[in-house]
Amino acid sequence: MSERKRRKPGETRDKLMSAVLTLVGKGRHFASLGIREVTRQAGVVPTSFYRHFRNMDDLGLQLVDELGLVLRRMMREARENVLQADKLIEESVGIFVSHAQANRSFFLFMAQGLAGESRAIQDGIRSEMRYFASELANDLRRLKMADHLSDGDLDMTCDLVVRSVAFSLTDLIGVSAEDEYQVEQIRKRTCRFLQLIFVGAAHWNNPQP
Amino acid sequence: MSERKRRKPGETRDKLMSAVLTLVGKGRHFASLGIREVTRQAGVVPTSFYRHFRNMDDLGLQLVDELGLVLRRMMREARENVLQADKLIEESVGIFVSHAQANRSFFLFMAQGLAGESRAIQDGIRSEMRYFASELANDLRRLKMADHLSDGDLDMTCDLVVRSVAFSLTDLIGVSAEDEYQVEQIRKRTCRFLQLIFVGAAHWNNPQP
DNA sequence: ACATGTTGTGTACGACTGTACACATGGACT
DNA sequence: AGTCCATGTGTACAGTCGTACACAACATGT
Repeated sequence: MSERKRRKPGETRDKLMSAVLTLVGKGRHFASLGIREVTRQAGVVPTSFYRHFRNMDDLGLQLVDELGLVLRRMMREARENVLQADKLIEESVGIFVSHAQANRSFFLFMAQGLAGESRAIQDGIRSEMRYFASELANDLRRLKMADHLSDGDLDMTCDLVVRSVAFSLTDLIGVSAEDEYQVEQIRKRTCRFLQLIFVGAAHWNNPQP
Repeated sequence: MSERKRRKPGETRDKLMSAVLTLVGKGRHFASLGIREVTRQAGVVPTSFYRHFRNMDDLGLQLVDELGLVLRRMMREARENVLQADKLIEESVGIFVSHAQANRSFFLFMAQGLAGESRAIQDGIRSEMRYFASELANDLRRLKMADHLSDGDLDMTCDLVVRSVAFSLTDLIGVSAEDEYQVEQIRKRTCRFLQLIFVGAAHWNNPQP
């Protein structure tokens, strides 16, 4: 058999996944979506769904995989653009926020999934976050920015950083994407959170003369 | 008209709210619950629902109010038990975790609501968290534990503390309530997060000689 | 004692749900 | 060429959904 899939490979499949993201972007919760509703949004007949997914959770899991790609793209861009260490936090948070805006539905789905009803999706998203945190730790190690921290302490710090940024997602949910002022407030606050955390990390274990 | 409600006041109402919590406790997501399902769980006929709530969101909002009471009870207990400042974090986190276990469904509902599909419920929960953070700031001020911080910086710190603790909820969701070891791990990690934040706050704005 | 308002029940209906099945299409293989 | 198989469609059905309506029970104010 061949490598290429036939026809337009996964055309309907993509339509279905996009349909879910569209609905989530409109404010719906993933857990409340039904097969018929999704296929209707995708402009496909309901039975087509089963050609690509066993059920909604299956589709959700494949969305998590795509989410992983989005996160990796974001990480790569961050690594390319963060040149000077003093603006590291501002740059990174800026990139995060702009990615969250550009892929709003994706990140909404991520925020929903963390406390969603499918255990598998929860685990998938948590796993993505752990990977993200460990990559961040590697970067900081490579930049020699945390030499005084043990591996475990650095991991914890990065975990906290990722969590804080992820929590900002629930803030971004609350404001319309066009409300520049509110978005800017969230951006600034997230920066301050990270600064506070890094000040803590800098003084960790050697609490001042 | 009288003060007392008639009969067993709000008997069915309570049964309906408990039913939602029961279903959420079983792993269901609030957004995926229907009126019929809830009334079935409560052992009531579907139409009874409308005697007490206009729709599911209305019920959710009233659950948020009750959640506020739970949080206040927890805060009071924390204030009574936290006597010595050096064990402050451990004590507080311990009380939080034990409350989260005792009212598992309530806190599950809270975690779900943060990224749920009802905007009103989102706002309600966020408002509870803000209140919680401001109370925490007041306590720290009263204990003279953050005199070097401006009001704004103290508020930010407490905001970050509350967020970090709230995020631990999504960890607690993932483990069965009986898995003592995992729960203990989460408790310890949350403590370390808070310690890191407080170290950061202690060195905030006077970054070492 | 009576009228009133609140709470719970039973029935009913139209819309929507998930999914099973038979069938059409067309590219990829021998 | 013929065959296979992944993909998409149409129809169908039993179950569930939200909710409207009429009625029963009963605590209350007069």
